Amino acid sequence: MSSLILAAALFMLKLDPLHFYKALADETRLQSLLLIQQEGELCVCELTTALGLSQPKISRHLGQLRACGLLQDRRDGIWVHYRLNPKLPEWAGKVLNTTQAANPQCIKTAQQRLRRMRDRPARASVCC
Amino acid sequence: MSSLILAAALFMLKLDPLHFYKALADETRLQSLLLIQQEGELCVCELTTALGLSQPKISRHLGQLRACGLLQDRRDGIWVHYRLNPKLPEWAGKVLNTTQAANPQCIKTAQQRLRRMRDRPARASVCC
DNA sequence: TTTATATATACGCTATTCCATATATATGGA
DNA sequence: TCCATATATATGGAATAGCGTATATATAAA
Repeated sequence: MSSLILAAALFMLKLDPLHFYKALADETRLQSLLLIQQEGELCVCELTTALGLSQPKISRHLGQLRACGLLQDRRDGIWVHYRLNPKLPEWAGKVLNTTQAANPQCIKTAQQRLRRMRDRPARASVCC
Repeated sequence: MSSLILAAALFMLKLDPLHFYKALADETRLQSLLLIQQEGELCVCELTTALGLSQPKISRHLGQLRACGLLQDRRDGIWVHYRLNPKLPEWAGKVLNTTQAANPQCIKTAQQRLRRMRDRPARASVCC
């Protein structure tokens, strides 16, 4: 039983470096990924506010990131929350971490906007 | 104090993550970078053979990588050798290393072709 | 100088990517 | 049911990127 769960949890996403870097090669997607990585989980409206971009634009790029396996989505009522796919290969997560650690300015403004944002959807239910 | 900042500016390439990942988001460029990273230095004809691509195609992509600061070139007679820019930020080198370590299959075939290649330009002079 | 080899670039075309706008879908509340 | 909010998608056009071919440039040797 626990070995099955362990096996499922350890099953990794097959991720070709080329497609991974194509996913990172767009400002909207790169900032979204770094921001989601830092915040743990964000919904479309939070990213729209944080990055100052239109809702369809954000949604389209998040859809791409989900399609290639980098993100996972979770619907909670009217909100759809995105987080990093837990099956993301270790090397890919390492690349994101390294990038963010050395380039905090990439999402600095977005993080500030996020903190100032009002009426953010509650996310406490995730923990329970 | 300011001299330290100046020194850092002189020895470190300013590299925006977005442009870095755009450079990696092409199969020819990604393989060239990983191969050059592994081999230390390669000339255009070696990359042409190793990757099985046309000379203008290789040359064009190497030119882009040099233009954005990822590669450095060195002419030795009729050959032009490319290597990673020593001023490459640490995080970028780390990303390349992580990628290659976890995905050796990316350049496996190219490395084999390289080892079988005849009449490769001598590179001993570099060391002396 | 002529020839040969290695590399770089220019040109025209194709393919891909990104976007704004409009619209569709999903959910929850009145 | 109707309405409001959040999100997703479809469409057509604009911008970008990549390619093959041909040609230009650089170097070395005959």
